[in-house]
Amino acid sequence: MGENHERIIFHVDVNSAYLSWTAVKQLQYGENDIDIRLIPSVIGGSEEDRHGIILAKSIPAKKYKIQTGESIVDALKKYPDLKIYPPDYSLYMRCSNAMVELLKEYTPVIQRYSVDEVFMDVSHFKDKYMEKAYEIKTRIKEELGFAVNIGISHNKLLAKMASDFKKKDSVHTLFKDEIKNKMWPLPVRELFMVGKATEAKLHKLNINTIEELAKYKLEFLKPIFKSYANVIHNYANGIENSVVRDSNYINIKGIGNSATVKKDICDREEALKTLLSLTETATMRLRKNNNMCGVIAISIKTSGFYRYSHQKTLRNITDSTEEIFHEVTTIFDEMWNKEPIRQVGVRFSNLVGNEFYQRTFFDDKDIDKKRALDKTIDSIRERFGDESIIRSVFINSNVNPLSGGNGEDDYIMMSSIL
DNA sequence: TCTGGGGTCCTAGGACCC
DNA sequence: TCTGGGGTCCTAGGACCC
Repeated sequence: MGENHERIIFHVDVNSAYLSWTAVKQLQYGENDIDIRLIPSVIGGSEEDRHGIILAKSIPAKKYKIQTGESIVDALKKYPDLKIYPPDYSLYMRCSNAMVELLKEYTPVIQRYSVDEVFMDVSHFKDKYMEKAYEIKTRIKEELGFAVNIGISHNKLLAKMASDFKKKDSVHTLFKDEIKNKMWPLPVRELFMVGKATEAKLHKLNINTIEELAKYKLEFLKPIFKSYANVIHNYANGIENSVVRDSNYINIKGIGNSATVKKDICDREEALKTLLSLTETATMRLRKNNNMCGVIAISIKTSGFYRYSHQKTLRNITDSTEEIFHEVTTIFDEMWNKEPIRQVGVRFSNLVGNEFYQRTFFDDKDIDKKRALDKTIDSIRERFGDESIIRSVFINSNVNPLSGGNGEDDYIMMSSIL
């Protein structure tokens, strides 16, 4: 660990990713004669489906204080002529993949942190890191058509903070000796892991900048922030030493699906249909991942935006759609307070590999049958499309038989931890 | 037509065991 | 008939990230 300070880490961050990628496609296919990156524009969900939030904004839109995550209605109040375009997730995945392929030419040590963020350990660049960074940035722009920021430092945290600096389409460094000038003057909210709630608590202590947090006595933070005190205090001082993890070897901790419904759900049957469709896609992903789960959780968001959740630890791990849905039904019946439902979700956790199970229970007739059925259905859907086999309850029903991402070409993402 | 969806981790409190 | 303490597992909720 002693030579950690000699690492060179890049954090590559696509500028306004969704918006840039949509812009590139529009220009390529002549769908739009203007470049939406140059006008006040956003990528936003469909208001009709109650997904009406801003997912990405152009730099001109930012000038009108339009923020990611706010409702489209609110954004339009700030700038009524705002142009709104729908997201195209499969396009985004292809753009992300193309970028990663390009980056792999420079190092195999790559961690996909999200669809538009990548960490690279490029210690082997030695003192040539600057020219390499410019080369990468230029190539992405010329070959793929979009702009990125590259943050450079000796650890992931500082590299990430650097790529976040104001100037876009740029290479930024943030080495230890630059912390004081480049990072400490920033509002404390800009520090990675300081969100809304933590910011409010820090303000109460009269901590407003990252520098003030860095210099605050750790002992005084501990009673308020518990173990979190160490994390944010270290981060404020630029201390962080996690390795760039090859995304292929990160094991996922949970798999889930949730969906906001077009109209509030008020009856049990409809809620269960929605839960079944979410369960179908999530269990398919579970099996595709060769996992079984030990815990099943359901979450509900009411029309009044109140959220609650219940979970259950299973006696036996499983990956069977039928078994899991049976538990889902039980949990739902135990928890639902009859309030209209805006969003429901299922999540499976305590994942374990299925190799052991396959060996041990191969001769249990009942389990064997269920697993064989799931396997057959999965492979039919794989070959003939997801809609080729659907459950009869969905016929003549307006509930989508398979909702949520079905894991096609998905990749592992670890948000909120480096 | 106001507020998406997919993750991870931490904490507090209760149950249960020794 | 007074009333310990530690460990582990489980649950619900909250905080953070993109």
